[in-house]
Amino acid sequence: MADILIIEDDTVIAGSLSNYLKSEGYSVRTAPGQREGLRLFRETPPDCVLLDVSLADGNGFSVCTAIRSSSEIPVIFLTASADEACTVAGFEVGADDYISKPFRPRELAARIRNVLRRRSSAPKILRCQNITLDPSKALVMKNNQEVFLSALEYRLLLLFLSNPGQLISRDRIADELWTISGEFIGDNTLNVYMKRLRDKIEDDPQNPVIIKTIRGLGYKAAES
Amino acid sequence: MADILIIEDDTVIAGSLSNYLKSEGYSVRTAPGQREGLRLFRETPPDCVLLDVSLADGNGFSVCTAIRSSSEIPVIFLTASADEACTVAGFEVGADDYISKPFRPRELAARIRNVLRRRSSAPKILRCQNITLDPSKALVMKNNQEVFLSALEYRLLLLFLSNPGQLISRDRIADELWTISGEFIGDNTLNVYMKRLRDKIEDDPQNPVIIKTIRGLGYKAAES
DNA sequence: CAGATTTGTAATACAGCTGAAACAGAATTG
DNA sequence: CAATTCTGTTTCAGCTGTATTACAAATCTG
Repeated sequence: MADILIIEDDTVIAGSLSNYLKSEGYSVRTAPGQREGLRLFRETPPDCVLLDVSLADGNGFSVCTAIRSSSEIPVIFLTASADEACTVAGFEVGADDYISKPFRPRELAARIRNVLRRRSSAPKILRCQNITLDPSKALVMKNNQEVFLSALEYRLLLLFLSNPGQLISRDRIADELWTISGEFIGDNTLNVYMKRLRDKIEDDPQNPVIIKTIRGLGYKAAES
Repeated sequence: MADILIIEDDTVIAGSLSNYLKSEGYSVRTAPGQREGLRLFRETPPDCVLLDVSLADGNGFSVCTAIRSSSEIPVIFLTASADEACTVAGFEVGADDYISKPFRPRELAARIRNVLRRRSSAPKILRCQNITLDPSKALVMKNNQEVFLSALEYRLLLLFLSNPGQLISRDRIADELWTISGEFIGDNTLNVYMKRLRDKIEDDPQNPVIIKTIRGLGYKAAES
């Protein structure tokens, strides 16, 4: 999941923050001061920075300015007091949000999700041989040429490409595709759909490469 | 300067807020409840909404959800207490920020500047084929000729143009357009609206190009 | 309040998807 | 190698999902 950089000189706070965020599934790095913080930032830009206003080797505003000079990565200020001047100054140097100690963990998590949501739009595209499937667009391409699948054919292909190299039993397929409506279907129906799908995505449907039959066990999509 | 809509049922607070923000150079409108607030919002979308959590005719969260269904205009929640549950719930429905009473004026102003800065970086006009939609003006043009859409048609188009190339399921559309009031609508109603919209924006409504049907999955707007 | 517009529902039409039947072929079994 | 089981292939009737039209109720506007 997202990578968060904490720049905070109080090691107790940094540690507890780090633990909490790791428990939420984030990967976390910490730095005790601006020098180290900026070094880590440049080494591998994180997805979000939590920045203490008062650092031992300088204040957080200059760090934020430095980050903003090269990046739009979200910065959330941490401060000991709800001091208004700090808040304003923080926003002036381009902070994305501001939260004062002591932190309410769920609020912090919510604010992090919030700033990350604004930036995140990473489309994951499934690939297998010369086939690609973009779930967010329901778009299937074969050799960069769009392939038009029916809804069931699409869901069938999606099931396989989501589990590359995995054996998938006929029962499992039937469940995933048809249990939606609770109904059960004839036994050969699945064969028919396999053929329909293969006719559209395989170069040689008689000798399938993308989805192979494992007789007696099920089917298996090729890896990558 | 920027236009701010305050939705707040306490007229004293609304009045003082309004005065202060006007003195800062903003143009301000106020609404005492969600119904009037959403009407003003749709009438002329503001640049930012200040939204009281507890309104006489319902809570602010549903208003925020309603706003988010058709717009990315920043929403800042106002609350009497620094209650954490409120804060989290506010962010969950897509709030941009959160501030508790009593307000420190400069902080409020800074937060408003902050959310405005985030959005103003992109003067966004949505385009798709020969259609353009300017959210800030609620203006839709086809071949540089204004097209007059009803509120629902507009929100429907906005939903699609905000997600070009993306598959949008019928369920999602129903949620985004009609869950505002929690009511559920008949199944064909959406079909009817798709037709009405297509009749107004497509050159050949029978063979739609802007918004295509993906049978069994949903609809999809063309990219760019 | 009258007229116009918008909104939701019902009725109908229809393309093409869906599921099953029937048959063919291939792999496995004894 | 025959019998059996599993999978592939073709075909087609019926149905589902979407489009279309028409209309009543609700809402807006002057």
